[in-house]
Amino acid sequence: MSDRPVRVRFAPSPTGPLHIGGVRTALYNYLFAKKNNGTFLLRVEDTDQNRFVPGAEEYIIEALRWCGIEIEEGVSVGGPHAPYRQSERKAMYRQYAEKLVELGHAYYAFDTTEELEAMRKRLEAAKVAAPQYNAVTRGTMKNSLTLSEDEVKKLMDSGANYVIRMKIPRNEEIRFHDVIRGWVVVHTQSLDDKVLFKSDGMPTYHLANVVDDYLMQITHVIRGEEWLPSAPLHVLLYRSMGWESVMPEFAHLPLLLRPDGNGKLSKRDGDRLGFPVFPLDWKDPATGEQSSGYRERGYFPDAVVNLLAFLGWNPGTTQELFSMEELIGAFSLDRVSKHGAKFDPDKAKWYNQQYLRKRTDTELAMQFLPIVKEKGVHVSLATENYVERVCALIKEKAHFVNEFWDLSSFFFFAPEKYDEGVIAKKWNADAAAFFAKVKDVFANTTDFSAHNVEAVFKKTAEENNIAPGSVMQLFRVVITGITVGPILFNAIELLGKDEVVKRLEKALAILK
RNA sequence: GGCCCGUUCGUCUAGGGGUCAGGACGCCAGGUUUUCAUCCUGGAAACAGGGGUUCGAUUCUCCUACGGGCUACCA
Repeated sequence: MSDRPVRVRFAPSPTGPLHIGGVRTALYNYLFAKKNNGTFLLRVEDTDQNRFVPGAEEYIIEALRWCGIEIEEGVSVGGPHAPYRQSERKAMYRQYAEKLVELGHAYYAFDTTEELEAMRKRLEAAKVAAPQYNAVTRGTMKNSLTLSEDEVKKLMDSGANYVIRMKIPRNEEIRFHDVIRGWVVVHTQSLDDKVLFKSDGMPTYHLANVVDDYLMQITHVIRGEEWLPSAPLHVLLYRSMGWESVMPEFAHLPLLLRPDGNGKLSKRDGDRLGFPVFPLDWKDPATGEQSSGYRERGYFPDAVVNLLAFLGWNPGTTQELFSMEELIGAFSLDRVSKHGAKFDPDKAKWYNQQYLRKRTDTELAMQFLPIVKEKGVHVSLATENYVERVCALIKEKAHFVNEFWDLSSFFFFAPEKYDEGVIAKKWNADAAAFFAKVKDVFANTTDFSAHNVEAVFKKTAEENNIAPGSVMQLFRVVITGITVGPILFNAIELLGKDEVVKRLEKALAILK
């Protein structure tokens, strides 16, 4: 494996929106590449034309871009091994499949779907543990091992459908090293003669993946654990092709599991449990089905990257917040865990909260401003600064920017109604008299800083024999209409004298 | 069913032959904020079970159980 420059690929198939587990696979590939001064490439594995979904490829590229995973070579950017879309590489795969046939490692098979089905039924009836097309059954099937050369030629000339199957050796132990799992041993008796080349002229994943990894000089195959069972086949392919000396290292990543119950994280879990399973929103072009994404739910991309990185990997320290740069510096495959990780929606929220706090008030205001405008607030240059100050006051209370409006609408509109519970309990003639005085005092206060307003308010209360604490909640409701919010005097300072006096007048008029 | 991979607090995980088995999320309690959130302090909470190896296993090994993946002319 040695000193070849590190090259890794993310190789999704465009069959729908990229799953968040796929994003993590891409991320680990990217981190590994960057950590080792290598190259990260994107290859699109669209060898199954039946499953092609329009828009899926664009979705994948946009999702990676949003996460800050830079495609350095491959689909959308090009490179020395173009094309990177397997459908566009179609013509080159057949020769490799045929080479394997010539070498005696593969063969033509003419069995129809019905014949294959009949074979499986027969084996099941005979109580065979694993009915499959393999060393023991291929002798009973219609293929170039059982048919004469003439018959094969005749069939092919007549345009009969055929596939090329791998001729798995009968009795061999396949050993390969996995960076994450150590040595994995599989006996060829449990492998079947996988189709390498389909009757539609396209390679299967197995062939295309090995050929392309070889041609693109991939040094490390980092992919999900679901590929572990077929890794021995891939090893066999490298051997049969004579490419074993440049066979990539394998690293099979643990899967992302659903938060409740069992099984791998799937599309439905998200909407059922209220968290996204996809990076971006997606609408299925065929069914119209909607799936929500992290981006539209209000997650920051750096938060998503951080939380994804920690699902299956950890730095071995207590540091939990990592920028992409820091992840690159700290990442290594031998700190990737072996077991699946259940996705934890609560922790995901926590991560976003941490990143929300890291944002400057200006950055937050930039995101909040469109929402403020949408709510009908007139925005001038002056209020951009105002929005920024609002963000400063409320950001400690939120996990997401999209919670800002509910926390701050009173900064933009005077309350139309007042918390009924508090009013019913605390509003009376004495209270009205007191707040009338407060209004007058405020009207004559020039220093409207939070500190001074607080002092003035307390002094007024004391002069009227009122414990300031006993009217604070009522005061908050009178000014904001609600019972929760930032430190009240900070809010009052920002609201400004004129607005506060106006609100007192309004409350006095309405609550009378 | 068969094959492969796995198993430390509810969750993500650190650790590794002798540790008070550590951290984080969440949860609970107290304090601060005259509310809420934040913040601070504290707390409950784990080595799946059984054999071996060993002076000593959570750590090494085997078996069982459980979980997961794969088992298509899908990737």
